[in-house]
Amino acid sequence: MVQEYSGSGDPAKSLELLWGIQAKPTRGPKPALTVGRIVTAALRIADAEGLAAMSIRRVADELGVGAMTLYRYVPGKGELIDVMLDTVYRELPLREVDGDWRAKLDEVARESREMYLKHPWLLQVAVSRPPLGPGVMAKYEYELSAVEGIGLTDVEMDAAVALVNGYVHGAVRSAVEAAQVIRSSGITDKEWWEAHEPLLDKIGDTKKFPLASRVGTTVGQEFDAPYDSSHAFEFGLARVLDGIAALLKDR
Amino acid sequence: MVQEYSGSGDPAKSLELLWGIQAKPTRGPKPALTVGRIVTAALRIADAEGLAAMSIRRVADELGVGAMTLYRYVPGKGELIDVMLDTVYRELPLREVDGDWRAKLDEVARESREMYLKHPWLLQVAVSRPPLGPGVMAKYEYELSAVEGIGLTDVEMDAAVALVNGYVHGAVRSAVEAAQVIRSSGITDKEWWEAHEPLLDKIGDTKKFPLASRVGTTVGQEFDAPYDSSHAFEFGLARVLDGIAALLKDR
DNA sequence: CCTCACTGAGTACGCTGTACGAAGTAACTG
DNA sequence: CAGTTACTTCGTACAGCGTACTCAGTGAGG
Repeated sequence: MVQEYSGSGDPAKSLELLWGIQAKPTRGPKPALTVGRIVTAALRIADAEGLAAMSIRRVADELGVGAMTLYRYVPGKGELIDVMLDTVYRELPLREVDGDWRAKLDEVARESREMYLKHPWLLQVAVSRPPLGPGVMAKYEYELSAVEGIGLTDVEMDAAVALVNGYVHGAVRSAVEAAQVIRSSGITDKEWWEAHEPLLDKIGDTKKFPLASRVGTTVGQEFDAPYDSSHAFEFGLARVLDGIAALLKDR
Repeated sequence: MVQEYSGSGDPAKSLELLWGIQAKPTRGPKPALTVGRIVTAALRIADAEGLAAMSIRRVADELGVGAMTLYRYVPGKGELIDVMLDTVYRELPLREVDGDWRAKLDEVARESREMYLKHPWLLQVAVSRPPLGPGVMAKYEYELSAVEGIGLTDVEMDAAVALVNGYVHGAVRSAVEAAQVIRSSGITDKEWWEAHEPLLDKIGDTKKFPLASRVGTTVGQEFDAPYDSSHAFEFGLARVLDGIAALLKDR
């Protein structure tokens, strides 16, 4: 399936939605729903069953209303995802950390990681032009504050933050998807490699691709061992932060 | 939309498909198609119109056959994407670079970037358990060869390669998506920010989120300027490689 | 009380992946 | 040679999707 695009609708409508600026109607019957209730239901489904299960009809069922009713509150599915995303962002702790930029960026990465683990469907949402809701803005502000005043230009600050975010996104995605594949197929990585070793051998795997088969086997075994998956995360994060540190040292 | 998952079908069937191991039938009419022709057509559609446009019916139309005909050659859409992916990987130059690990990893990143720019739909394919076709294996082997023998453990080698790949994936995705949004909406980042400045001001943007609005504005202007988009890529890549360099230095 | 903005939701359209089964083709067997 | 049988193509169908359109019912303002 293709990625779900956030912000595919009218940006102005999205912003109104995100900031809760809606001219309240005076006439007519009281609305039975609120955007908040819809978002809560949608989040519950997405958290539990993934983004694919979160269809408009499904959310409507959950709320005991007709499918088309949701369109009275939300312009479309894209905008609903926008609000879901901003809502999740708004619930981040954004803890203030005493220490240097490195300690702060570390916390930024850690909070993002927790968020993705809690809401794995976020990994499937493409945030090209992020919905500038209060949650997204607050998160961005928090991230930038970690690298403010350490000698980077504005563009570099954005790039550094993007670098960390990109790393976390990629790292968590690998881990989550590996876990999901194991859960859905009931086959661990090791078992999978072992099952296909005969075929791969016949192809000439170990001869043509000596490094790939050596490293692949090692990594596969490592991953299946009762293994603290945050090890790999820490390793990569340290490298990313080292890279930023090296840049600062040059100045 | 949700991400398209590769390799959702029977792994054994996928492998047979990827390596072209198919027991040829003797009886019955000659097949009108080949897997190769199907993949070529699918790639043409995906490259030109994105992964969302690449439906089974669309590919079948392109080939002038009924939709269900494709299922005689390919178990399902997931496996088709597997083969598409491996095919693209197989076309990578994988240039041998004279120089140290850094020069080699640089080339690895550059080739990946070119690949993503040429086949943007790859950014939407989730490669959790990569289809171990010849292309994927060759690429992995090539990547590992860049960091072989420089003092990393097998697991670290894999992590280093994953780090670079993850960075490239994230960086190119941001750039491509930004460009796609501009093309589809006809609005540049700058125009978008300017259009919503009044609303954001009313909300108290600049007061509540001083860093975000300052940096956001700067970055927006920078991006719209006739700007070599590889600048940002180079910056981030340099940071990633610096990080790996720092690890090697500690040893 | 009437008006009319507003809400809820049934129906329908075009799209998706793919299971099933019927019909046609060509090579092997008797 | 005919008969069998493996194999191909593909029309039909099903369950699901997002959402446009339409219309009946509601309830506050004039």
